[in-house]
Amino acid sequence: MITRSEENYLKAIFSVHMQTKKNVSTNDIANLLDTSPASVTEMIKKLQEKKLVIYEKYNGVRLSSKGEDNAIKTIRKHRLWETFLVNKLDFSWSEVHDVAEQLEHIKSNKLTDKLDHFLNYPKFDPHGDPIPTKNGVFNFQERISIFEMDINEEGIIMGVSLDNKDFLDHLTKLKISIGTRVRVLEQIKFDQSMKITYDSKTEHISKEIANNILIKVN
Amino acid sequence: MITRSEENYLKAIFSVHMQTKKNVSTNDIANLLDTSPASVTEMIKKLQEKKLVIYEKYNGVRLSSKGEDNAIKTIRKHRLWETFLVNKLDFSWSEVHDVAEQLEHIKSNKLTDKLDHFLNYPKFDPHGDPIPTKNGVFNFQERISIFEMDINEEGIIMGVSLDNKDFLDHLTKLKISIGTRVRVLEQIKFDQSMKITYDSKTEHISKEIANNILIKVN
DNA sequence: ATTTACTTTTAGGCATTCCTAAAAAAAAAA
DNA sequence: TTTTTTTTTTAGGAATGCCTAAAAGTAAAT
Repeated sequence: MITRSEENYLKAIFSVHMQTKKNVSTNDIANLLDTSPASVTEMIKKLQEKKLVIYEKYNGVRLSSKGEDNAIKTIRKHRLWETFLVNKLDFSWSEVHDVAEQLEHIKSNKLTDKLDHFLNYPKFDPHGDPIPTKNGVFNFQERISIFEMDINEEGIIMGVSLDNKDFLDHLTKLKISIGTRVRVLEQIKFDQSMKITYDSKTEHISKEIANNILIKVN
Repeated sequence: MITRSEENYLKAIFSVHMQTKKNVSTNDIANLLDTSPASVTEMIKKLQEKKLVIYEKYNGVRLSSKGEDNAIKTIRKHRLWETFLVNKLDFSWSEVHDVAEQLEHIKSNKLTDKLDHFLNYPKFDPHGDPIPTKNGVFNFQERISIFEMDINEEGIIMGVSLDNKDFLDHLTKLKISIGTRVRVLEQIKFDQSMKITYDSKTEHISKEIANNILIKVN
């Protein structure tokens, strides 16, 4: 039996490894999970005994195949629940995170698969992140941030890279959502903010905003 | 913050009190929750400190108003989730219990209320038990078991009084479900089993079965 | 190359929730 | 009413998952 806490550690390790492609450091995990490094070391040892991670003192951890399977399952559940909350229960995308953090730990393969079916096997969640299939396969879609786009380049918004309520609420106010077609008009040299156009209107967005909105590449 | 374990104790106390209408004994709770009486005493003390129960040594517990509110909320969530699992995800009524036991502890009033709305404010769950409203009001429906019916009396099945997989699976096999109209043909004196008719067929059911199927009274 | 800074681990504690065994109290039986 | 049985509580302990402070190890800077 894998506990809720263990699942959170596995998810954190998976997520950091995804970005860095290196062994994950104790500190990184502690920061992400908002715990002390000491607690992380302790938990890593427990995960190692359960063969969920590969670990060498002072050298970071990585997930074993078993640990990765579990992390992907948790991510699958999280994203399916987020999809359910937004598509069926009419939550806004800024509200779903905390509830999905709880729902992702419900233990029932049958539930997960029936939910998947009920939602019509969605490939992406409300933030544009891929939902792994039952077999752990991700549908990756190459994406870049608006910040990286060239002047006059056009793209369709496919997701965000920050799951923060204030950020998402701001996007909602701007009526920016997944599927919106945007074009970059101008980049202001002074603060690197950007002028963009979408839905026949023009808006000015900061570097931070531009950095966290992702568009499809191809 | 009320923990998951505390919620289970409150629910257990509520449920025993419902049947006995007396202060609930340490042993009853221990049996229901499958823990030791010692653990129960310990937990009751904690619940008392939190003003969730009223307790006097060697004299059983009862819920405070705060504790009852919480128990009812948990029951509401449990029954809403069971309804969701059966009506939306196509679970059978014998499969939902364990999953609903997990889902009932998800903390989010918004989620509960949106789920309620999504399910169209159901008054009864798949086992025929009333779902309390947001304000804690139950829609009781007076029911008696088939065992208590007279010969030739007719009734509509409204629920069951046993949430056991084997029992429910058996009912499914007999094609007995909520809404089925039954009539009692005969009661066999020897073993108190009963001959009943429904959906233009005749079946023979044991005393135990008859005891746990409930029909509407009026 | 040695000092300084940072990261990681160890050591020792604390809260939660469970346990068993033994003591105390209450209820039932003789 | 006294004895026996049952129930409840207390005492002491274990696993989980967190903490702080101190020690050990690694990396960076002088």
